[in-house]
Amino acid sequence: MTLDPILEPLNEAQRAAVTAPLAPVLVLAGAGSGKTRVLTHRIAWLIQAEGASPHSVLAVTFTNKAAGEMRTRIEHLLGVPPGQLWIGTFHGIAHRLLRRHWREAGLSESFQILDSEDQQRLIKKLLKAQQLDESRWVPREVQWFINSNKDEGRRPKDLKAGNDPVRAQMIRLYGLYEETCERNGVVDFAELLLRSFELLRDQPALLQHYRQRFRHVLVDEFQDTNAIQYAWLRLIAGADGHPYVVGDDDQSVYRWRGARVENLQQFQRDFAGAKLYRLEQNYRSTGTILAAANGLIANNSGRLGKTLWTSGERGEPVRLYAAFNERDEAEFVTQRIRDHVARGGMRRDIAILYRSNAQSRVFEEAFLSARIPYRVYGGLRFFERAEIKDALAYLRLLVNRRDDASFERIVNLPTRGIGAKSLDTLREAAKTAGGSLWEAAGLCLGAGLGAKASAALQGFIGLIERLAAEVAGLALHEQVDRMLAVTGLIEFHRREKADRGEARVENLEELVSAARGFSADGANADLPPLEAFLAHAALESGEGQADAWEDCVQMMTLHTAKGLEFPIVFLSGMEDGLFPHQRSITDLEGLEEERRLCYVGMTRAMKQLYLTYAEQRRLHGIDSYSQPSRFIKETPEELLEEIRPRLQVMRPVAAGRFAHERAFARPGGAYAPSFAAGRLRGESEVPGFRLGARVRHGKFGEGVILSLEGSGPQARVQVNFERQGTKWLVMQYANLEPL
DNA sequence: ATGATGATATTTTTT
DNA sequence: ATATCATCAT
Repeated sequence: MTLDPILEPLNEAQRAAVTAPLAPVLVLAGAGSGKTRVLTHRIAWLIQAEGASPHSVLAVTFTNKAAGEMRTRIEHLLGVPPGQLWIGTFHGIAHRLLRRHWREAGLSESFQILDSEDQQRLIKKLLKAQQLDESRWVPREVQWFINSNKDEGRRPKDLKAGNDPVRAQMIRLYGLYEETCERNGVVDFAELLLRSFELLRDQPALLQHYRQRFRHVLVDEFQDTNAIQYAWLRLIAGADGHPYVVGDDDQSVYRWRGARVENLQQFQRDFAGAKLYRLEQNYRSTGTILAAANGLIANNSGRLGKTLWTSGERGEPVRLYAAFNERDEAEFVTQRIRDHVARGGMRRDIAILYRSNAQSRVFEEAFLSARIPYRVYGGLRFFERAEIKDALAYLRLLVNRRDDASFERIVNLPTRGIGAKSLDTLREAAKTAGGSLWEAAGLCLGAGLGAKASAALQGFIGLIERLAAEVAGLALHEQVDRMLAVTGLIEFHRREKADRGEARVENLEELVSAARGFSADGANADLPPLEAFLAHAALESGEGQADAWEDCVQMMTLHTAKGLEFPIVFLSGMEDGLFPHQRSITDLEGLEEERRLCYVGMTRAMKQLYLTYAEQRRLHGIDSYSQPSRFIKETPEELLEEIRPRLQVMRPVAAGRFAHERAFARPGGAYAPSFAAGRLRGESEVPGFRLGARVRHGKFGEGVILSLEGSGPQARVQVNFERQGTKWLVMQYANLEPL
């Protein structure tokens, strides 16, 4: 057997990493250095050169997309589908283990998976039942408390409140939440991981079995692992195992959701003799783009260290555009897209990247009026749509009557006269009986409920029972189809307001198609089709839904862009406060993560990279000025080329060659807008005070007016004071003196 | 049960 | 500016 197809396409560093001896291995793979290639070729090499059985390989990723891509590429390399090879997401693999060993894991056989929305609903219910004020006990925060503790491997019993009553309450809620999940037979995402960790930890025989089986464990995007994922890896690999992990500390951008870059260093400590390989040759970007990215990321501290290089050409300079405002910014991008398309370029080669989703709107408006097709990534996915989740709730109730969350979701949808007070009675009965709502419903039928409510509830129970009977034995898609018809969901949405309702009916029909096309993959193969489908719906939110492959400009957040590449990239909104984001600017860790995000953004570009910012931006309805992003200043100047606005209205304020230099040159961070304030729309009419005007305040000293809101004495001004920073003041009380 | 009203927040996202 | 959400009135 020849190894040529496996080793021949690799460069030296890649080949070294792929053929590394069977010891713990850490591959530091820079952006565009062939990370996935190394991972897939390593697996092929293990099988073909080391004689490893596919049965002994476990490859873990973070997203379904990455897992799918890896599977395809391995198939391609080996020429056969490696059936017994386990490739999946952390959650997918954990789920697979829990399904196999539900009894040992202390779960019910038909346990269902809660997505984060389900989880939040459940928490809200819990808070209400506890009669806690939602403004004091914010569901989101409770959810965060529970999830981050699970992510760190902590159960309620592991937590100490100390003298903190708030914390004590949180711990109590965490415990109550766990009990509720237990009763309802549901498991949230974090629970999948923690539970499967505990399963292996507490069942030595099982652990032994899987350790022996999975001699080769590989992890993708290792810098994104959280504590429990890493603990799980250590457990399954064993102290003297040889896990193979690939990651890039410079692309760690998920600290805020529990990822621990430190795991990279920790890995080297925990696995003695771990070999480190660096992949630094980049096959994606021009030399200039790489130099810009390298220059930027060099500002971070505590890096493992890595410098990307290319044998390709230097390419064009990084272009910088200083827009007047966000509409001008969008106009500029629009014009560049037009030029590109006019020269025969494809729209799909262009990506607009931004820090936060709200920024897409202005671009969308501009593209709409310029008739440029675009596609916005992110937002609601198929299985997250309300009407789909309603339908799934019915299906889940068929599978597991104890699923209270699903019960509550659809008991009165379409409306069948089971209102809030009937539900209260049910909840009360369920609580005293210590059972599910479904059981309580049976008890309440005669006693506790009025005749009318009883009849309605009887109708619902009958509906579910009839449906269950009717649907048993049907093909999956027919089950879904019958459910939609019998429950009246389709009819319900047909009668909605035309536009909304129509889309929902279409989505429900799409759900039937999804069911028709569904075949359980390895992980779910042993489950009944409906249960496999439900697990699939929960774990795969449905990104890969077939979309018309029209030639579109691609729009997405920087986070979403990670792992992708585009010939032309626009990094928009390069302003301090927006990017880096205001909320990350204060602490070093946060700022460095933003910088990595910028690094990720820059390294998405293959040929051309544009940085754009707006001097004035309307955000949340108010206009404000901001400084150009510090990341612009951190990019080596000789790589940048500023594009002058079409209208030469810039007033030379300082001698700087670039607009942003001018801005930085001003003391106190304040600067005068370099254009006539009168040109601006929406300027407030406060006599004597204009945007950019200098003012003096009795207490705060001198500053520059950044924005004006309203008029008359109630008007408010935002002033950037040289000593005190930016403040909002009410004209009536501020006693500002124009200078 | 549906729609109007007002309060509130508003970084990033996968599973 | 705008979206979401709870509350209240119809």
